[in-house]
Amino acid sequence: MSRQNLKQQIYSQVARIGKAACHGHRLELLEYLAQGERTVEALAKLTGLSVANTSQHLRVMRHSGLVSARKDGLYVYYSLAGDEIVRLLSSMRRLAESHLADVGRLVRAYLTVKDELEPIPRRELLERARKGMVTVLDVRPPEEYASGHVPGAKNVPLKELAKRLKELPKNQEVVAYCRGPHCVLAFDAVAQLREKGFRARRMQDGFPEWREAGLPVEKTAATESRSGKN
Amino acid sequence: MSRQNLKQQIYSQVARIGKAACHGHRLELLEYLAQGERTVEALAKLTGLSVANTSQHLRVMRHSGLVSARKDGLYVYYSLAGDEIVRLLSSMRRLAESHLADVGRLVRAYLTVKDELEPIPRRELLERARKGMVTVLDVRPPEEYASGHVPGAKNVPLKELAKRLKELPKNQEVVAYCRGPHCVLAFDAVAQLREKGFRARRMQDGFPEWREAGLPVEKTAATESRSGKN
DNA sequence: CTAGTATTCAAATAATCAATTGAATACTAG
DNA sequence: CTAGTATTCAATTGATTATTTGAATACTAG
Repeated sequence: MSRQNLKQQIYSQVARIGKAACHGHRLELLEYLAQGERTVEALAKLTGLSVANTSQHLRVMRHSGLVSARKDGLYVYYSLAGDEIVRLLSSMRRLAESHLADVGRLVRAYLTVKDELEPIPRRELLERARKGMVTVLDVRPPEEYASGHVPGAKNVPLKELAKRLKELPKNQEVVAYCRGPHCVLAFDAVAQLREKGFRARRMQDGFPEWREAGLPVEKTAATESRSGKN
Repeated sequence: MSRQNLKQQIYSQVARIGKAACHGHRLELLEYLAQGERTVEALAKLTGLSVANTSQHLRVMRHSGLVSARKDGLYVYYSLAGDEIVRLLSSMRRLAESHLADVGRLVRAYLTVKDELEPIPRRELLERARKGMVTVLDVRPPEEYASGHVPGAKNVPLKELAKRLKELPKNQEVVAYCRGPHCVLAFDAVAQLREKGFRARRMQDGFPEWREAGLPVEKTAATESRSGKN
């Protein structure tokens, strides 16, 4: 085997990693998988893709080794194949944010003021939450909350937020988080809350990054991990 | 703009970063750019692509913000748009190595024994080089050496290695490096040297990573940075 | 100005990839 | 076993992307 061939083979192998992450839908899937394992159907529903299409995308990512699958009964549960992948995704996001002017603008599209919307760093949040100084708000769907959340966080899915405002304190800061730096759930929540006169901020990044950082995670005990439909 | 639209727009923007790195040729170009700025023609020659094709690939990476260009006289000099990109590339390589069994195998295809070929960490090399305990060998072409190298490193391009063996000490360890963890130059050099009875090892990764790690870099004074052909 | 060079562009073709469809597989429950 | 469900596969279509070609642009040197 010639040196030139070897080189090209290596590059195209490494490019397979890139290929797994060069499509919007696949990125979205990866982001959901960063939160825990999911079935094909669940992922299809979350992303709005057809089941077959979802399956195809998962297939290519599986061949690139980014995603692993385990079959249990009727369902195939997919998950990320390692923590390194979360780091790759963060790296891509950071690059996108700094190099593509559009992204930052899009992310802030909903928000009026930027000043007070600076996210609160994870460590700082952890300390202040321990002292009972803030209310931590998890705005993801209950299943995601159940499979792991920031200790002491209250789960109010975004959809229910409007109805459940009275459960939240007006005299204390509320810190919302969701799936990651580009997940719009927390942005929305903060926007809604601020509109209603609450003192609200976002947490830095989201839950996958929190777990990745090695910070404590709380789980709801009897997780119904094989719920039929969500 | 709906929430769903916003989300998809963000994902597809981030995917643009992935797209810049999901093609073998582009990865190769990025790797060369990690060593310093290059003209289109130089890159085309290095990669074996046509000039037009190289230009096209550079164009898409430029639009993704990974690569920047500066025109000086007749030439356009391309370079990486930031250090974060070196990190992204490392991340991809690490993933490829751990998740794609093929890559590790390919990289080691030339090598007989693995044991004594463990690379020497950068920090360790720096210390031992300062004490004069090792000979550091840069096996890249002279132009790359000139634009920056490990302090005290001796430049012997791989092609000339066989002829210039007498310049190297037999009683001292020789540590070779080249462009990065998957660059085969250093592998080849080590294999050749060991065959001739030298004590040779590779340095961890390569020069771009050395610089990225913030370690000292030496430059040849009067760099002829606008050399016509290389 | 002209000749020469580096790069880019535009258009065309070749190659690859995404998404859909309908059938096939693999499993569970009865 | 049969009926039902989740997932995958194979084949097709449509869309995007890679590469080549030849011409256009932008610059330098004389």
